[in-house]
Amino acid sequence: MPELPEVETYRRYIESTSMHRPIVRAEARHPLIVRPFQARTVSTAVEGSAFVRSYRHGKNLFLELSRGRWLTWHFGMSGEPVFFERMSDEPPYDRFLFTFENGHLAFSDPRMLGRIGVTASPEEYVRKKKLGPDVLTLTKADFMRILERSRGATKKVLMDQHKMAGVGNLYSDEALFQSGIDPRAPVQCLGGGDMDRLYHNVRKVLRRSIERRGDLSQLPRTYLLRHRSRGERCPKCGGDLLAVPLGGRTSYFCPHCQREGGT
DNA sequence: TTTCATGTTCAGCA
DNA sequence: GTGCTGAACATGAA
Repeated sequence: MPELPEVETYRRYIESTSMHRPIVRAEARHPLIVRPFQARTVSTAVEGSAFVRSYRHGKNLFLELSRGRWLTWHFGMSGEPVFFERMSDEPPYDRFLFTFENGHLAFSDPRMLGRIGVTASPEEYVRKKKLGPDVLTLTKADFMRILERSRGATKKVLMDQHKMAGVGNLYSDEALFQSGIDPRAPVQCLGGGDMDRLYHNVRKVLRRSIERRGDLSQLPRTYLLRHRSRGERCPKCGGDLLAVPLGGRTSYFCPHCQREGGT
């Protein structure tokens, strides 16, 4: 489930369940989940510590360890953290398991596209991965500068984690829908008004989803996200939605309400 | 059986 | 360096 709002929701979940508890064991239940680290490297760094602080940058979660260093956590496409007390309640697809004195925190991830690792600091990780600034920290001037320096389809710019971090396939579709911009529109064709609306709508959509704890079913029915499947209709005009491939992902949009060009 | 999926990364090419 | 396409990763659900 993880774009920025989901990861922020996971961060808060971990804050409320798993902080300041001594970690007696940290084990990769599947070796791939810590790649390219060795399972033992991660376990050694984590065991005997406790999570003392959390931080999120884009879709990445960081947990500071009491003995130093930080745990890095990316949720891939299907990962989520699950806190539970008895091992009989262990979730399916448990790929990494933290064991506290009273309770456990599992990384459940069916597709195993997520990763857990360690780093000296979040800044170090962000620098190595060449991530852009977290999208919610951007000022309008920052945002416009990024768009002005980019080329190609607007949606691809929004989703490029090197330019700005946190927006994925679903929320970029939503922000573009609410802004009346075709996802394929060349970013260089956007006018100032387009960029202004886009900036505000990206923030609005992410914030509202965080308020709803990343539960898409709790978003308004006027949102495209609630109708994002083949054969559904535009919540604004009732017309047929279009699904087109863009950058290897499927984009949903309304060809009537979303235009290619400027305002 | 086939297709698709809220993500990232890399190779190959222009 | 920028950008694009396609594939790979690994697995479940429709």
